[in-house]
Amino acid sequence: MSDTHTDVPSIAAAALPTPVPRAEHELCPVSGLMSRIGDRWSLLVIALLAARRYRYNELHRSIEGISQRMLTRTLRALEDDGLVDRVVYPTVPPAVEYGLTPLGETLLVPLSALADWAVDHAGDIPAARSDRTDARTAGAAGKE
Amino acid sequence: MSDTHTDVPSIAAAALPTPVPRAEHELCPVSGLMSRIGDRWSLLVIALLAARRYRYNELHRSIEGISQRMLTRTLRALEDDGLVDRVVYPTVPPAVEYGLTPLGETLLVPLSALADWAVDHAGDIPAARSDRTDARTAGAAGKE
DNA sequence: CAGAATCCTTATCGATACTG
DNA sequence: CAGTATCGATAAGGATTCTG
Repeated sequence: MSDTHTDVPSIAAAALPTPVPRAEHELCPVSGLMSRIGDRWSLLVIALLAARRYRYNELHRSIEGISQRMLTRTLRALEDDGLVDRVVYPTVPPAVEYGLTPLGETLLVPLSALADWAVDHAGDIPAARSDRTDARTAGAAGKE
Repeated sequence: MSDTHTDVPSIAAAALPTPVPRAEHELCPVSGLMSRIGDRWSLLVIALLAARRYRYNELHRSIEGISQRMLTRTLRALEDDGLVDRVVYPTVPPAVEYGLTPLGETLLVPLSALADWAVDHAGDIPAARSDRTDARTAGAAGKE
């Protein structure tokens, strides 16, 4: 069950058909997910909602620099994806509450794994940037 | 060590300071990573390189619809992040080989977790899209 | 309070042509 | 072969104004 000894990640074992057709990667659920939560705000919104439920303006105040437009769009997109739910209390003035759906909660697990990796290797990435030896030239006849 | 019984994902346990300052999420390694590999092509390139090393035009042919410009930019970005390495063989005509770095290999693990989630719930997301009941109204006086 | 609508600036991307 | 350079189209994002 624990496959820690088999470190062949599924993504490597997938063996994509080459050439990968347009439709293949345009409709790919993985790419789709990454495009959605890979934007500027989604991940942050998810991270906040991971802790508790928020009201609209509360989120707005909690994320420095986000515009109303983008907050609304981000929330709508996440809602459309079924990751976030939206509850309207018909009071005056209206109150709207946002939170993660059960589906959204399950996403937290793999997302946390990625987050942990990013934090773990946060130092490696800038290091690699500076380390840019640019076009390292190998022995000419060395290849296969 | 193994926190499989504690299903509180690290992202939820993080408890962000609110308001989250601009610098906080702009320099956040997690958001940074997501922005980088969350674009249209990076993930696909990584997935291909996860299986084996590729030459430039080989990648170009393998990804239907990618332009030279974007392939180059994507590879450069991944290289700058230390995820991909580039080896130039000074032959004529020149041959350039791309592959994952050790760091890139380690990324495959959390990335695969996310990919597995995406594939698992690929059905749920379109389902939730259609299920859009829009602004579900709850009992008015129900809240805190 | 929670947004929708509008405008406008900027970043992104693809196609094409050219080069060592 | 493996790119770079340039250009135009498009999309993303922010600021502002207005509304139920």
